[in-house]
Amino acid sequence: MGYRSHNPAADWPVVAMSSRRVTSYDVAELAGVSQSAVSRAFTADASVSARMRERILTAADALGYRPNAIARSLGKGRSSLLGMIVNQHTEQGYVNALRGITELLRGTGGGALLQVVDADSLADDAVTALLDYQVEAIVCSSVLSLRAAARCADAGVALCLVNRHIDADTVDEVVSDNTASSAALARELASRGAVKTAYAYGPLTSFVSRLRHAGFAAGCSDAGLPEPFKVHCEFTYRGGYEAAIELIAQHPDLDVIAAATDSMAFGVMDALQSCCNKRVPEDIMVVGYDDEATAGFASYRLSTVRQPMEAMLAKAVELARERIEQPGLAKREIVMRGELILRHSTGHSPGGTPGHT
Amino acid sequence: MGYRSHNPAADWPVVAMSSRRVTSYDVAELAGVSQSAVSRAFTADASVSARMRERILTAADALGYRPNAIARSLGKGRSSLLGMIVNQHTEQGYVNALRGITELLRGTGGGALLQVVDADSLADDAVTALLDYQVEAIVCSSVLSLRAAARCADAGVALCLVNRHIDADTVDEVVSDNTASSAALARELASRGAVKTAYAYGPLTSFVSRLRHAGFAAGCSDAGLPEPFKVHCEFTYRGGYEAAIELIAQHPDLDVIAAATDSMAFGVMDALQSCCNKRVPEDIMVVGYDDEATAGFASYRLSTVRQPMEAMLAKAVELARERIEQPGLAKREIVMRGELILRHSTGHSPGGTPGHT
DNA sequence: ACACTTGTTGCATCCGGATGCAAAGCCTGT
DNA sequence: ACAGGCTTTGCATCCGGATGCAACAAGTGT
Repeated sequence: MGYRSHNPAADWPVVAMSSRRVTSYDVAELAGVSQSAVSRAFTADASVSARMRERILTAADALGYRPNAIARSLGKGRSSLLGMIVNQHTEQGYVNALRGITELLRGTGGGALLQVVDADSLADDAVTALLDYQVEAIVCSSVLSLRAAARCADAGVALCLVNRHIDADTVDEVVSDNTASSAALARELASRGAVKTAYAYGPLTSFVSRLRHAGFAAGCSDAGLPEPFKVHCEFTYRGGYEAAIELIAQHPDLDVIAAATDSMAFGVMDALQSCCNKRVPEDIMVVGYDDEATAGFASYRLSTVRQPMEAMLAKAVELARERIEQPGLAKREIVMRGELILRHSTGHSPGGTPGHT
Repeated sequence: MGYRSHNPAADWPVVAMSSRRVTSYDVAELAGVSQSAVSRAFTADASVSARMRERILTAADALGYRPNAIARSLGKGRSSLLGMIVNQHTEQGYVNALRGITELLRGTGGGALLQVVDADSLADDAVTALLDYQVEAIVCSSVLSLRAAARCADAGVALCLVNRHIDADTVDEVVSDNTASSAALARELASRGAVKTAYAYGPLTSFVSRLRHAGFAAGCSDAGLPEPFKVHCEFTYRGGYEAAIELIAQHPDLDVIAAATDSMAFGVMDALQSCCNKRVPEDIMVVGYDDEATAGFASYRLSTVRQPMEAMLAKAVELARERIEQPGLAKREIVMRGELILRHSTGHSPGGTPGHT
């Protein structure tokens, strides 16, 4: 029967081995109070006198007691667990951002139940797994079916998407200002003299690609430039590499290739240099989106847009929490301002040791 | 009181809104059986006839019932939750590997509770948070105190480190063969004519750096090369960049700079090219370790070592599970074979489109 | 000093399944 | 048809805290 050994003394040689977990009853006994008092001592704003709480806490850590979060969840009917669904091929920035989130949750005695799914296959199974654990909310950066969203709503579980979209009014969304930032990039390029531009769009189905492309096109139009040529390709280095070759073959005199993500932009830059005999930024400029770590490396110095990932995730958690309190809330779509990072790939001055900004 | 609304009809306008979660009792009633039967129908190898199970399952999904994993955990005394502690600045490969793990756990009705901690600050708080949720095991790729390890052991929670080390015999460890692979790199470099080598070691305290450096030095010695010069620096692009400048200033005629991680190696390469006027690989060769995505990009084509991350994590989970069954097990230190990836930075032929291998 | 409000504490019960045990059902052999 | 053995099912209870309610203590006003 697992860790609770059959024969009390047989298979664990020496040492007092606490054998049974310490429960609130043990603490209650030691402190000479009732179990409910112990429970209250560990609950934030419960009705306990300071004296009693102190006495209990003393007894508790004499025994090394910590409340069992599972039991607590059962009793409360809520788990203080946050479900998190992330895409396999998500940017590195995501993981860094998760540090902030898990720390935040840890502070409030909660945790994050993680599900990593492969690039945009439906995350429905992940949702099911999370609902089984009675998570209070789900933050998701993957594509989801309407059915899955409905199941969350039914279960009273708040759902918030990050950089994704779904036509369901029970689901909040947080996105970076993909459109505005991309437009700003386009205008910046125009101000540097660009005229003929092309856009390496990701897969047709990608939500962020659509926004970013639309923004870029709008920016071009603002600046009086012709509409950018568009090419679809995979969301990868490889995709960018091949897209660049194709684009240059068709339009040898392009001034700019913009890519929907940094990874694609790296592929574009490398293809331009090693296959197309073009120098960046002298012959052609390149921009990306995401500001991955590699974008700051001296070999690329890629101009791009940095999304406030940590703030976006924190906002998602906040929205989810609000929705837990008020399930009737109307859908909210929060747009968070990104930051243009202008580097050498658009002819901006290097400034300082690379790898920093 | 949260989602279970006070007044049954007031604040939720239309729709049947299941209001109360469906429990095994509801299913039992509909199917005309006892609650225990329902419980058994949802337990893998329980004593239920096929007919009854089917009848129950039918009733269950008529109601949209799914067992409450929290309640189940409480009853069983085990949560089927895996704790996972990862470092903030971990390689991207890690996240990809997590996909496999979360999928695996999902299959067995479990989940992964995630804690992301900042680079190697003690992960003790994370351990506490995980223990509160009665995780069955913890897989950790961060530094841990002996006290934390002891607390896991006391709680009967299996602990397994990945690419880290701790002097505790209740803790299993999985590492890639850092030493052997680094030695192989050194020999490969020697066979390419290298003689004067240098090693960019990470922080003094880093476990993997120690192994990798030791292996590299051993490889040099095997091949009859002098001992590599050693320099300490941060575990970052920046660290590698500065280390390279320093090394070249002191030893302008180096044949090789090896770095403990790919990120550092990227910094090294860029510094060599943009500050030291050295060509890679003609004037000097560079190797890294980890095979991050960027290593395959045309601008770097870095020779490196690929760790079988997914397999390592899977192994860690396996070890942990074994230890759950037999808490008395002796410490195990599993070394998993890595793969040398030889690219242009050591003068190997490019071959194929970049960004692939 | 007394009626009353506010603040503490314990008791009993609940959360939603899991499970030991005994009762009941079924099959086999004779 | 009946004893013996195995399987299926239900009952009661447990897991470890949370919480409504009543009892009780302390503090207030007159």
